Amino acid sequence: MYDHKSIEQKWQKLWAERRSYEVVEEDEIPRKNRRYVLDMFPYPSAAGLHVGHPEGYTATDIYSRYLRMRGYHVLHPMGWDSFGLPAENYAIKEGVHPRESTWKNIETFRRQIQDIGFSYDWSREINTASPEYYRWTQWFFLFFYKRNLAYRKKAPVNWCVSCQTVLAREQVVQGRCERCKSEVIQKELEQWFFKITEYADRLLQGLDTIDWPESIKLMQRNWIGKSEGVNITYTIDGTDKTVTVFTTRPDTNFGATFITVAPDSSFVKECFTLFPEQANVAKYVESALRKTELERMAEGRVKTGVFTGWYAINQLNGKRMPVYISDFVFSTVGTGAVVGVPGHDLRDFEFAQTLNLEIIRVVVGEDGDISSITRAEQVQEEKGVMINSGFLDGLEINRAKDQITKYIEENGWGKRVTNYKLRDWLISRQRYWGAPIPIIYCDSCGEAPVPEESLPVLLPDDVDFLPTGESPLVRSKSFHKVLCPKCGRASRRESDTLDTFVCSSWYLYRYTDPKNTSEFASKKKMAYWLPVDLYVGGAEHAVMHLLYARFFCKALYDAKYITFDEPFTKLINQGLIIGEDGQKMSKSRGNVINPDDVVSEYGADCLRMYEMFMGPFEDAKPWSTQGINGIRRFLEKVYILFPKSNHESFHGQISKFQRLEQLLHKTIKKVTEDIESFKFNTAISQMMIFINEFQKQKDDLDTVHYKLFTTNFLLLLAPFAPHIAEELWSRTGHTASIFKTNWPLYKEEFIKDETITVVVQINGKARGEVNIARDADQSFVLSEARSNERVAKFLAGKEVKREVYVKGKIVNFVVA
RNA sequence: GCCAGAGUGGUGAAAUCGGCAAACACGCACGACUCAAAAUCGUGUGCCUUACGGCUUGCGGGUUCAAUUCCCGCCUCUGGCACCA
Repeated sequence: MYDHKSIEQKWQKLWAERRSYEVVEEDEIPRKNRRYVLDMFPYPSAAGLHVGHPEGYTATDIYSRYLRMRGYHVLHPMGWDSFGLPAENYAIKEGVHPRESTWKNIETFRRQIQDIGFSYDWSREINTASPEYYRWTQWFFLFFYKRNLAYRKKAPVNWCVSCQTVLAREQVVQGRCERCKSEVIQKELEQWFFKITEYADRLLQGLDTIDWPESIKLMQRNWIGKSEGVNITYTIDGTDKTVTVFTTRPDTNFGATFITVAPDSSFVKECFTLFPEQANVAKYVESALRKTELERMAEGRVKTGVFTGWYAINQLNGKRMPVYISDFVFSTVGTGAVVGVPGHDLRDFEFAQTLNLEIIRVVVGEDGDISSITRAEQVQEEKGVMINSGFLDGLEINRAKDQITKYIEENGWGKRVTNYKLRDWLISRQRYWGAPIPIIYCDSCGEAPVPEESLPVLLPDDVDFLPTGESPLVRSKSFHKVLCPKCGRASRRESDTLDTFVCSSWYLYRYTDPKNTSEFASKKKMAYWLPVDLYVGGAEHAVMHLLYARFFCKALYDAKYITFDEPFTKLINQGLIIGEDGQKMSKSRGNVINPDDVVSEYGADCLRMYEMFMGPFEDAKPWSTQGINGIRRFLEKVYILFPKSNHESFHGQISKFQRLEQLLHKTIKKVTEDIESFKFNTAISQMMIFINEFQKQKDDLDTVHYKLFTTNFLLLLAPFAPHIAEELWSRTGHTASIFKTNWPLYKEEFIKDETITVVVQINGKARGEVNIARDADQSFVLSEARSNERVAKFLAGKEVKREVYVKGKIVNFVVA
């Protein structure tokens, strides 16, 4: 039994004393030899570390330690994303100040993380809730404000009834709060926004330049939701008014039979008093406006609408199209008005059905159907050939789209436009535990930014946190003792705080220069370390955090603070670790594994290796308390196989361990390649294969070879199980840390086999195998194959119709 | 509904520019050591079959000398989006 506790404590203490993992920008180390390996920093919850945390941290730690052994200068920091609602809610429940509980949680997290032996540079630790940090978060707000990328407006916003605050669009999941799953309603409020939409196209373009999982890129693309179409303007018959619709399907415009506008659209507001059907319209609009956007979007609602009394003229064919108002059309999408083509759009079809509107077929059905469209199944949306469409007849829809778009533009009836689903980022929160928004309101001067030199705007302590729907800061007495920076008169501060995603959008820069008091980070240090070479974390941040951080990066690039505009060159998502029962780990299910218990019982090295051995890094994997025993046995075996003192003699014949030497080189190759591609599970399997073989042969080895094998193996093991590797390394007479030693290199000539095994198949079924020289010619291999005893038995009395030989791999005889 | 990703032994999984399916590990069984147990070591372990052999990568087709891998259709699960015009 190896004593993991004393070994692990010993080395963790030594690494800390020697400050082994602290790095600085060194002029003599060129930029190409530096790497920045980053974990998504944790939210220090009261529950403490979860086994999911060390999964990602172990992977980046293995990778960082490996890179150092390959001679790289590695920045690998850790910090705390410590502002946010859960801390505040916890504080309310427990009757403590969120600062107190958060600081305590950080202590726990730090201790737990340090117990696992990660090679973080702790001198760079950051905490987003500390004034030294949030001072710069506030600076970023001013940065956006000055660049005209932050603005305040009154808008319908999403409001969580339980958290009692507004949420970003990204934080509303299926009409519910992403955090607490409570109902989200809509409110009209004056709020601060970041103009992320200005970067929509660049956020889309940039995805093509980065090495991220395709699934994440796709999610971001969908979220940005670029759609290219045409804004077509129709005149209203008998008036001087026009209505402009946005459509991505101008090709079906010969099939247009009505126009629908959103009840809250500018068109309705402008023309309200002019509609001939005034009374009906007023009634419908009033009831529609009482519903929230979320209610209007509720699934399965029967579409309703009201006729305005107006007709729009379709210039293409002179058709008079009735203009309706309906709440299935949203003012926030496109122009807030759509042209109804009920034959080829399911929503338009449903609307036409309930209101008994005309339906015209303009695309031939997939099965050649050209009958009139009366059933939803006949509504063909995405492919086909045009019909009943004048000059477009016979064209495939995409060609028709090109032609008619040109035609519409040439006639001045409309023009090409691009729309995005992405909305501006709502950053105000009506809660306490966040960075105050650095704005001052003066009765005479209006809104003014807090001067940079007055930052930070400190969070006051004379506050009652109980959520009332109003920011707790509103009722602080000390907080609002402020003078207008313009006229000097007594003013009030903005009392909302910033969304915590603002804090986490720029932390990667701060790590390069965490103590800087005059800038968020110096340009020189950012230029040296950034961008982040490898970023690892959970896929739950696919859209929000990762999109916001990319937006910040592009804004900084435009302001010439940095020379790159994508913050994370490579991204890898870790898979979820689920409970032994196959369910997601949660307190209520009682299936939570506490890493502290695992470290205490099995050791940090064992926890690290087990988490890596469980399965592919990016897949979800269930925890197995029995499975971890296998890793413990492996470490135990390694510990016993290595001599405690460095002088023991061995006797043996060279020929006996040639195969072991070959296996060593294969192992070096496999482990090296697997670390680089984050396939830690198979790297560990390979190490086990080596150790199993080594165990069988070790008594026959001479001292020189014994040392060769153990030394090289320990180097491979070191990034995975750093404590035991350091310990055994020091016991074999080394005084320097194993991590100061170069990573072993394999030699291709040791790996190549002189003789190879070729499988012999008959009709595709393996029936035997032959050993041949690597470069044996085909006729020789075939004759060897035929003379194989078992093969010959199967071939006896049968006619071989065909012989296949794939060099060095396989022989296949095809028989009748 | 739409878009991704995944389905392989009792379990976690391995092998996919087509070439011996199940490496490595867990578990289980038997054996050694032990008074005994644990630990450790050894042997075995996809399914059917006494054996010869046959069958097997969610289901059904196809291409190929050869398919877990490629193509077509379906089923299930996970994640994301959801009246975006």
